[in-house]
Amino acid sequence: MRAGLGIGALSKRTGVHIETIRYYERIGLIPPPPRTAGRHRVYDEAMARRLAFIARMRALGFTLDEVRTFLALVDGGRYSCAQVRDLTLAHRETVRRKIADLQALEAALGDMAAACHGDAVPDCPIIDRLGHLV
Amino acid sequence: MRAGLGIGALSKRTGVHIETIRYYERIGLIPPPPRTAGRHRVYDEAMARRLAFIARMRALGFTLDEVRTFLALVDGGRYSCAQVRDLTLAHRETVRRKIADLQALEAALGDMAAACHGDAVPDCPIIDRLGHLV
DNA sequence: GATAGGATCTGTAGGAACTACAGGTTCAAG
DNA sequence: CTTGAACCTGTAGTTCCTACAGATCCTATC
Repeated sequence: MRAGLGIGALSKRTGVHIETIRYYERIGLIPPPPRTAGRHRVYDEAMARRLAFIARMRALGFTLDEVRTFLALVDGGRYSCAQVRDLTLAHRETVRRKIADLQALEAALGDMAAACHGDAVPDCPIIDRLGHLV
Repeated sequence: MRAGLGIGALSKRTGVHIETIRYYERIGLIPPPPRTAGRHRVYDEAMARRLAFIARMRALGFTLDEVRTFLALVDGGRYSCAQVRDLTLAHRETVRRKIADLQALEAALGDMAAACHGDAVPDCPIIDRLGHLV
């Protein structure tokens, strides 16, 4: 494995399991990479970054279909400029809502940790902060 | 269905599918509610809020096991004060990382939308911003 | 070159987290 | 009472991984 990364190295670099990488290739989320004569996959740094991006987006709660739309933005050639603008603004709203929720959660956790300096466990306000209804 | 919510109403209130609510009950994430004589589930407002919280945490990328630990904080009586403190601080770090990633994504999307005012679709920097390796 | 052990292959099966459906019962409005 | 919507239980299917088996490839060491 000379001039690139094998799948195991890629897995370590990105935190994505080997089987998951192969799954992503199978469902078309990442392109099939070049192979050695022995059929081993060879990945480059750009692919490592792409995969790290995918992993992050998943950890942030975006579905694979949502990740696909983000990747389509990156890959280009698919949307007009107006569509890109609409798409990014819509996604941005989703992102802002997630940020707001996480900030509420962080504040609640911080409050709770700060209140926890004696023997009495304080009430945890996270449902008050994040259990509001639609 | 008089003095509470049926499962359909709860589903509408929280955005969680009926089958998902029943699934959550089956796996012990939410307690079984009281029933009518006809076996219909009856939920109260506290349960609606709990479920909305769960839905939000899932949308933010937390696994059900992570949600369980949060709920254990809420339900109390399970951890000492020191454990609560350790747990909330550890969770808070996770939350902060998610916030940072989302803020990077939001900024990238905002930049892209702002750059998209002509015919030429700009390059999308989201992988540059979120594809950094571990 | 031979060997050994780790890395990787393909394909299949299973787990987690839902999601849908079927056949039946309950509920509430007219 | 009737009707149609809401709900029940149980089973099966989908999505997104995750694990495993049997085989091949790769690389380091002798």
